[in-house]
Amino acid sequence: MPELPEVETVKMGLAPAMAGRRFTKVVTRRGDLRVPFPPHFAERLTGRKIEKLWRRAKYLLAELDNGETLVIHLGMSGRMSVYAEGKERKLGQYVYEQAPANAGQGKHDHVVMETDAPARIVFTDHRRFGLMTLVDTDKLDEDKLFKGLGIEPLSKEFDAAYLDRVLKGKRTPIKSALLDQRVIAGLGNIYVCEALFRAGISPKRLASTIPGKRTPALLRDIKAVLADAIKAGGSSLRDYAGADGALGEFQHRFAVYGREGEPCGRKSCKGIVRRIVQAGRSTFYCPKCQR
DNA sequence: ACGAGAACCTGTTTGC
DNA sequence: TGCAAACAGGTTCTCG
Repeated sequence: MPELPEVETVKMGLAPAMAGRRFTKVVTRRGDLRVPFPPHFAERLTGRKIEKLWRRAKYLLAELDNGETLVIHLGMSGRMSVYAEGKERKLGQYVYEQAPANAGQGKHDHVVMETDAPARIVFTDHRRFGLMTLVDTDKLDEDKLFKGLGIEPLSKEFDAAYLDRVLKGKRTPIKSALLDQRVIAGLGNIYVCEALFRAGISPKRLASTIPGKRTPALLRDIKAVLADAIKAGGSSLRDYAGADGALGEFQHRFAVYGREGEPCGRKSCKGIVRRIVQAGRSTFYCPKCQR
């Protein structure tokens, strides 16, 4: 479900309820997610203060005051809901609704966490591709979830030289290369399609044919589409919403994603958006202006 | 070693 | 209307 901009949006929505706060109560309701809960998960969280809330790739990370970091991945369908305890409350820039009596009681509500904000945070994931676990903070980089991850696309280290280098030897289509988290960490199906459209590059083109002249445009458009999406609060498809329940707006600005059969939006281009399948995932593109 | 495809799981939409 | 197939924002394993 969520790609980098959505995870970034969720992080912002969680911050007032989590950053600098302490877990007062944690209840786990079912543990058979992609990664099972670690032993004594709820007990290890309870009473801990969250020193820092941050994001790496599509992972949310809450660094605790005991040397452990809570790691959260939302998979395809994961969602975090934040409620105020007691009555509706404004925390930071967000207004959180009062927690309904049944908040956290749903069939797919897997973890309910309370903090001294005071707030109740519910992790819901009906497909269970997501995960929540604990990792030693000083061993994060060596953990198998993180050690293979590529560069952060919004960092200044992600530049034309890096992009040239990682694409050079790749025999796979550029679409698949950009989806590979070992190359760039955080891009997903939506934003790869949108970035390739902006850059005028065919998703079918082999990655190794990009380095050189076309790299600067692709680099610029990857960064731009992510920045635009974050500014819009991410994309809300199906059930995705920010942590305060607000819907992102970027889905209204998709140029190609989910628009099969519609006219290409680029002015003076008469192309029709096509859908193809690459590596088992839908790709949307304009065959006329993406070459 | 690398890349394509399947598998993981549930819910919703689409097509006959 | 009803049922089955297709599809969904991700990651990881297997196989060639």
